[in-house]
Amino acid sequence: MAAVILKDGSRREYPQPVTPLAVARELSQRLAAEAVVAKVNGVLWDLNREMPAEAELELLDFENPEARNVYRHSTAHLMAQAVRQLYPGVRLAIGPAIEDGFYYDFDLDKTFTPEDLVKIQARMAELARANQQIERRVLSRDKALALFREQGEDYKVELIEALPEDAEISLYQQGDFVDLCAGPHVGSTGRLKAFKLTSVAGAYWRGDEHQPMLQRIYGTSFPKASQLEEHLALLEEAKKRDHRKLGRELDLFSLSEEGPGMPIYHPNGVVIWNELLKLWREEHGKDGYLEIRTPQILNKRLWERSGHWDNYADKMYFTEVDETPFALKPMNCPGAMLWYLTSHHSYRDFPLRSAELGLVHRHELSGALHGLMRVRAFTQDDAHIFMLPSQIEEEVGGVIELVDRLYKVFGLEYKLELSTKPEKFMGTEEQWEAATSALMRVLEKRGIDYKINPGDGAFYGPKIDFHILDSLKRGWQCATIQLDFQMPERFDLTYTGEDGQEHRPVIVHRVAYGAIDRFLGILIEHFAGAFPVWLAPVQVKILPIADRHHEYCRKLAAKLQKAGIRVQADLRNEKIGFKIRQAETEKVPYMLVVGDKEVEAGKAALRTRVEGDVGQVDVKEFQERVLAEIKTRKLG
RNA sequence: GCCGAUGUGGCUCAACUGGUAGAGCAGCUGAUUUGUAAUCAGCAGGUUAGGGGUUCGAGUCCCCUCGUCGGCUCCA
Repeated sequence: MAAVILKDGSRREYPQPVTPLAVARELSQRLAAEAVVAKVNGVLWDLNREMPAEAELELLDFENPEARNVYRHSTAHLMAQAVRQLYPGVRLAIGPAIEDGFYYDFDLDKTFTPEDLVKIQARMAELARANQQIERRVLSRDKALALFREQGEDYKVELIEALPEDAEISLYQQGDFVDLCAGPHVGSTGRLKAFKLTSVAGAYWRGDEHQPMLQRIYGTSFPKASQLEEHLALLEEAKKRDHRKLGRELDLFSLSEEGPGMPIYHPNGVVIWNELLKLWREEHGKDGYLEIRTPQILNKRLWERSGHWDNYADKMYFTEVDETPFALKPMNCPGAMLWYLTSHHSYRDFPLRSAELGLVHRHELSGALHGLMRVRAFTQDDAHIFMLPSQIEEEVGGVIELVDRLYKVFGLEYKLELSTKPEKFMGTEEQWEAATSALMRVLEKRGIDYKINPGDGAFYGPKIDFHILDSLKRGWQCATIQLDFQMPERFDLTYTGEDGQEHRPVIVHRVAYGAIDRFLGILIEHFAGAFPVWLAPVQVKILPIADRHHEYCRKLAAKLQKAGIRVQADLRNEKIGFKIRQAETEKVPYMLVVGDKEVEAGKAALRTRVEGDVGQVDVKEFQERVLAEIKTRKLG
């Protein structure tokens, strides 16, 4: 006897064990056709694998994220099967599903070319058409090891050896292809309909740069061709939002060969930059931050003292002045420590919030550079908060609120991560333990969702990071809050307590935007270059129809400019359609068209970026409207 | 840094298997005085990223350097 309980609570009984697929077929053909994988007693389960005697069954289709991963993972197997057939001698590593697709890592002497991808994809289509059954088998550890040793699959052997003693070792087979895999998978290769191999790239075995470099082929798959096409079209759209492309088109910034990773900001970019800082200073003023500025280069001995010399030297730039070694600052903290040391401090001063817009230089790996997102010279909106240990939770909470307040202005969504002790660290295990649990408490008390990112902390302390996605859904760290018990020791920072004794303060390092540069890159992609009025480099463009309207337009522009609006009059000898087209491509929020009718009426014809031509408006009213939008930092 | 791809005027691209660099846009000049996403004409602009090599001859082939793009985290 076998019993199956469906999601609606109904119970079905069978004389002997059944597969989820068999049950699905009884329920409806459509369900059977669309189900990708099952969930049996809460565990993902192959559709063609017999269920235990008492099974709570749920059938998942492609819309379900877990099922989608199974579908992509099965496509990765199909690709590996094709590669194995086409390139004998290839060794397989791993092939998981990822966001929006899958990959598989291969070790092969020959390097894959784009033509190879076409060939592989064609073979995959053949194998899918053959509709081979995908079957699960469980093997003993020894047998599994023997099997993969015999096949020369060194990576699989290594994977099995790394599995815990009691782990069940399962294999999946389709035709002549066997792979070590926890599963589950779709029932047969014919279920895989629309797939595309998108790129090939190098990847280290186990993500470790000391391990061999493998070739990773990326792809994606869907049950319907239309879904695949839609996805590819979406990617094309996303590329149009790329901040590197828009940065050039909107004349915001550039990068030169002479300064890799060191952006040059053009006047339009600096307008936005300054608006960001204006908002930043307003919000930090509300929270009582004191702004400081510290030097660009400082004596080597300072960096030895801070620990950067031992922990960060490979990313630093050096110079020598009067035979004395100096370093270009990669972080602002040591400078802030010097400021703290210039006077005595009392517990009454705490929390002492010092902020600094500091330009730092870090020699990032050349292959890691990416537009404004990863650069070698960037401005951090840094702050160092000196405080009593008892003030940690409240201060960290305050920073979280400040960041949230700032990001809301832009309508940005973010995710939080808690990064723990890295391999290279200063201090003791106990200090790290205390600091990490303090950060956890703050997050949990506020009921904030977060993910733990093991080993990604700074060398001086654990941190909470805010991640924002770019147009291609790549995550970038923006704000970060880092607890630090090390700098106070290193710099022998003290304050006088209530008891009249000297004590050690605690420091929180934090950035809100993160790097202004990266944040600007994020914003360009977030708004697709169509900035809200308060950020737009040019807020209003005045477009005369003919020369005889120039005088009126000049006066109008002067008036708006005097009111504090960034306005430009396009007095070139061009037709109105041409001027409008250009203003549209520049994504200017408002255009004022002026011809005979407007001059006579003393008005202007308004055209907006979102609504198009809206007809004549009263200039005074328009001015008030724009000023209000600027003041409230209206979105959209 | 590593793997792969790539690099032609400010931008987007062209130049058959090696045969002495072309176009559009932008720029400049002139004509046109224009009503909601490109008026017409002319002019100017590149030692093809840099260096070396092969060749009678290199943007095209080879080597080195530099830049750029994608990836190198998401653990069968």
